[in-house]
Amino acid sequence: MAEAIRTLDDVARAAGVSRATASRALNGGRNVSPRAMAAVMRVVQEHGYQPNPAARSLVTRHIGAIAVIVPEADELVFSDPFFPQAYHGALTAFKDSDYQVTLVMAEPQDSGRIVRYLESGLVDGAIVVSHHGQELASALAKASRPLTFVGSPGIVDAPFVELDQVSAARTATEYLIGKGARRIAHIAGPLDMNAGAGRQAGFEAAMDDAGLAPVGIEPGGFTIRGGQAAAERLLDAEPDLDAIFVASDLMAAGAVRTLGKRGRRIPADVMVVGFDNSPVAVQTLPALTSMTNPPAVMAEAAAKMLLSLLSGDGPEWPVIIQSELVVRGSA
Amino acid sequence: MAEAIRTLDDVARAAGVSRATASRALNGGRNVSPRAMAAVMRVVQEHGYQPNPAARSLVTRHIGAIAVIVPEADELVFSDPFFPQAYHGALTAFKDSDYQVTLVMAEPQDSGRIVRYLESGLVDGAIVVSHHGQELASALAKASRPLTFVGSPGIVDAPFVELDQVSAARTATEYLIGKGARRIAHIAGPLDMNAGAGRQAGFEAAMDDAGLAPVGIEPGGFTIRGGQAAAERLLDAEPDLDAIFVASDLMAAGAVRTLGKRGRRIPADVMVVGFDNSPVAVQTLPALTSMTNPPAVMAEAAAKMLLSLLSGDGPEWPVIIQSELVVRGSA
DNA sequence: AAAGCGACTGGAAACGCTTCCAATTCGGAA
DNA sequence: TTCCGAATTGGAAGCGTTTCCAGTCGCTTT
Repeated sequence: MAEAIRTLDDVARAAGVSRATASRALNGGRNVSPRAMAAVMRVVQEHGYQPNPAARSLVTRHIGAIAVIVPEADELVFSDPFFPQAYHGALTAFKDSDYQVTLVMAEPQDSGRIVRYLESGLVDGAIVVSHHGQELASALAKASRPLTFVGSPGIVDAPFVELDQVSAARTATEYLIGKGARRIAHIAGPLDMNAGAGRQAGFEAAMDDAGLAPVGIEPGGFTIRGGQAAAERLLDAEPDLDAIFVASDLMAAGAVRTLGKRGRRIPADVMVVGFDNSPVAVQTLPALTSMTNPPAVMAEAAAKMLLSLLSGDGPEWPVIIQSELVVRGSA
Repeated sequence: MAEAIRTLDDVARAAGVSRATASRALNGGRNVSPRAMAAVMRVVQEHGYQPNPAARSLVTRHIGAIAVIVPEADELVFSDPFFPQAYHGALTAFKDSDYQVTLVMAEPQDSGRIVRYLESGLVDGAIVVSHHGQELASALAKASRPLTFVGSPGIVDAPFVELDQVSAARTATEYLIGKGARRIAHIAGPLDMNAGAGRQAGFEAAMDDAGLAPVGIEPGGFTIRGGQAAAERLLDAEPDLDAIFVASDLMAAGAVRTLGKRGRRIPADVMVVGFDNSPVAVQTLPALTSMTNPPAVMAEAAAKMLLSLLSGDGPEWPVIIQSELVVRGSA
């Protein structure tokens, strides 16, 4: 414990080599003799030396950190299970890559803060997880950092991974038809969101293929309340409907509530299929049959794209993830 | 748009001053003539110049970012409303300080990862929000970065903010006594946690002061199940109890369930006061009277301490936050 | 009118690291 | 034995900022 070892120079001196050699020893050790390597490593271990990241990144132009950016109000981020799972997925992709992963949230309208963060040089790149498609995407894309998106960024030309919404909706609808439903309605999400439009399109396509006409399509705004109200409108217009394909579990939970209130038994009178396979799906009575929307899987894919972007490759994109049907009590 | 402006040198040249002057103009502008200042600013605006943070932090030893560290599994972080609120509190404290705030999670046992992050130089300091007192604190304290804690770090000598657990429990207990309760029991949290021990101590003190003896004290492990079981044991031992002070809303929810099952009316037969004033408090029937445990307030206080630590001051600590009683239906 | 003072300015020295390049060493081929 | 190339090595040149320090210049003070 003679003198403190703080800089690479100190390490080099203590190990009896030049700073250049010490640096090489620390970074992969190409062209370093075993002898020198050992000496450097010993000193490093012994004194717990850590290279100064600022100095390092000044020359390498690379900082060793990426961010998961969630352009949503932080309250929402924590209440919607989609985001944590996405974060977790990204984490696993970067687990053994010695990149640090941090989570950054900001109101979607405050894209300035996010762009500033990207430009600040505190991260090498980011994966953006949002339900708000292109509003932000175009702003973010201006930042000169590699970005990948979970969920299509709309018209912006950037790598993304997306669920195959259309074919998922198709699967759900065909399942209902297969179970004997004929008077089928749909509760839709906002059509300016890919998840909303795609699911409705898939529903309509499947119905069309089966030679059936939807008995109703009502928007539900992706909320419980909206689902509840939509179901009421549907029942008013078509008391005899025998199935509803709902574009999210949250809305489905609302619909279930309405159906119960109106005296319909599920699934005997009306079958319900939700979407997202989220925790609420098991809290309703009966539990919801639902399509998966695996955030962890998608985020992991996006993270891998980012990783290859960072290492200079051009990854193939978009990556399309297939959704699966999970059967529970409601259909 | 002749040549690209990337470095301070470029800016200086374009503005017709020296690099030193340009730097001064960018940083507060002390000892810079209005003329030079204007010239530099014009160039900066025009070309959207951004100083290289690595170079800057290499000399200033200051990176302009702090982290909120939550040493918990990420699933828990997102499911427990305490953390998001704490994060939000920290965010507001740093809102106009041009520090970037990021969130870092890690399993508590993986303190290595956290320490590495702190040492990595990617942040200037951190605020640690945890329910696990000193287990980690001692590991983290080794990192040579300013830290502040939300919740006492135990024996570790570091600035922290903590709820006044004892007097909060006292308030709750005195409220029950004031409402006429005499045969009062307590469902306690783990005694190795400050929140557990402090609340029990406050309960006992208040009872003692009123000349009453607790009719029972049972541990509930801060879980719904634990609270349920504890209430059963209490009722078995003392069927006539007329009030329970429970050390958390989660446990209180369990106790409410047991009381209902055993035919007790709340608050007519048995009054219940919970703790944390968390969302579950309004989901029980009746809703829980509870003591506040405001994570946002605490985190904001911790953030302010960190801020003054970073600017070289020695903040006063510990900061003790007072809890308040929120009256609802259960007592 | 000379001296002194304060506001500005630019040169140059860090900050701690990576990496190019020339020099050295060593073993084996000729 | 001599020569050549591969493996190591250290010197030195940056990377883009900030900041110390010694000047310069225009005024006020005596």
